[in-house]
Amino acid sequence: MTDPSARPTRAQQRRQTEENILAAARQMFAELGYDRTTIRAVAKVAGVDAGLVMHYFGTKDELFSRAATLPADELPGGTTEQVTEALLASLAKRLDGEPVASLAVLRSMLTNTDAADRYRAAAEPQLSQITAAIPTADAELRASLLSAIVHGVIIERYLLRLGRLADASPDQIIELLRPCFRILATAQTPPSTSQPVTDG
Amino acid sequence: MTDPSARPTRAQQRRQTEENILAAARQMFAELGYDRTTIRAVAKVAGVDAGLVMHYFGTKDELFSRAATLPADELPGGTTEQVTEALLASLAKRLDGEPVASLAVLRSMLTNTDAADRYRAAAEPQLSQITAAIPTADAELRASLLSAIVHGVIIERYLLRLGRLADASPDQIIELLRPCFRILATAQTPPSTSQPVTDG
DNA sequence: GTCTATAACCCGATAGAC
DNA sequence: GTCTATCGGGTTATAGAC
Repeated sequence: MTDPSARPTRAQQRRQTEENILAAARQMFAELGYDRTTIRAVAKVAGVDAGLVMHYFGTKDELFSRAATLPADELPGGTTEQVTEALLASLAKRLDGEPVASLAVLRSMLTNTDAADRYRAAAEPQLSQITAAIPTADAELRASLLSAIVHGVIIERYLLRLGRLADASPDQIIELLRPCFRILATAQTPPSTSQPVTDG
Repeated sequence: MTDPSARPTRAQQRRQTEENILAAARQMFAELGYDRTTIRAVAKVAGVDAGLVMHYFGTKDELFSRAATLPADELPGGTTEQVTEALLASLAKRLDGEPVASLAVLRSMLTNTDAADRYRAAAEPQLSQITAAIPTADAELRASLLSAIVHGVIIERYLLRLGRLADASPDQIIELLRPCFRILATAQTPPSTSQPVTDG
């Protein structure tokens, strides 16, 4: 082999170029969503020609597919308590340092069916795990609510930038959410049974 | 006057046509989002010519603006308890039969800045009211979380159709959410330190 | 491997005939 | 008031030169 640091092989260079394109694509999909990011713009950001992007990925869908692959952030099974904490930890991780691939899918999923499918595919095993850890008959619905809360928080923090959610510390958010998650996951009745509040 | 039912005036007919166009636009914006709905398609659904849509509304943005006007769903101020219940009631209302204009904004807000602004404008007064009703120092963040939960639930129910959230009854969802909302709004410490869960 | 040129097809918006 | 034709722009994708 010749000196690998001075003269990268063709395969290495190709890999590097491909990675540059994917990074640029992830960034743009996350910022603009599927429809508004164009191959041309991605190519420009990556510093290559638009034709080359097509040459590597064939189609825009394929590029999105490769760029927006989610790292199946899986929860370990276990007790209700453990799963709840794992879910909170997973959220905390996503709350500091924007997960750009995740944002790409999130921003695209409302307009691109492929992104929606991808998101569903990534979310469903998590959903099952959470469901399995909840001991009530309506476990599925409770798990869905937990999922909805997680995604609602992420969307409002990163995509919509509404209220104080945009700049609050992850820890602060997690601490406020923990009791909610516990109640949803363990089906305990809240301490305020004395007040059913039928009145408006 | 001539018989009004048999021969509508010019103004009436114009109003009717305009309403048809707006209904078609609302429907398509809700289903496809801003980018993917085209003037041409709206015109076809409304049964008119594309040029006519331009003639009436001038620009696509203006059409969206007219179609996606939100009915400022306001909360009455009051005690923490009252505001919490009002927020739940507001959510319940949106959970059976979500108005199509609201869905149009929701689906468009991640790609169209105008939709995002519109949404923020509709959400912010609500946010302030909730904030005002929460007695803690981190009231703003708590209010933001409540808002995030509401929108997360709606997005997953109507736009993403994930899990059981899509077909659950509004009442069931509200009942599960009530304890969460109370904890977030009243800052009570959860009873979890002694682990009251029946089983692990 | 890289890039230029262009095909083929959409779009929003405009101008003008009837 | 309604529609046809078209302009000027964008896009993905393809074909081919270097």
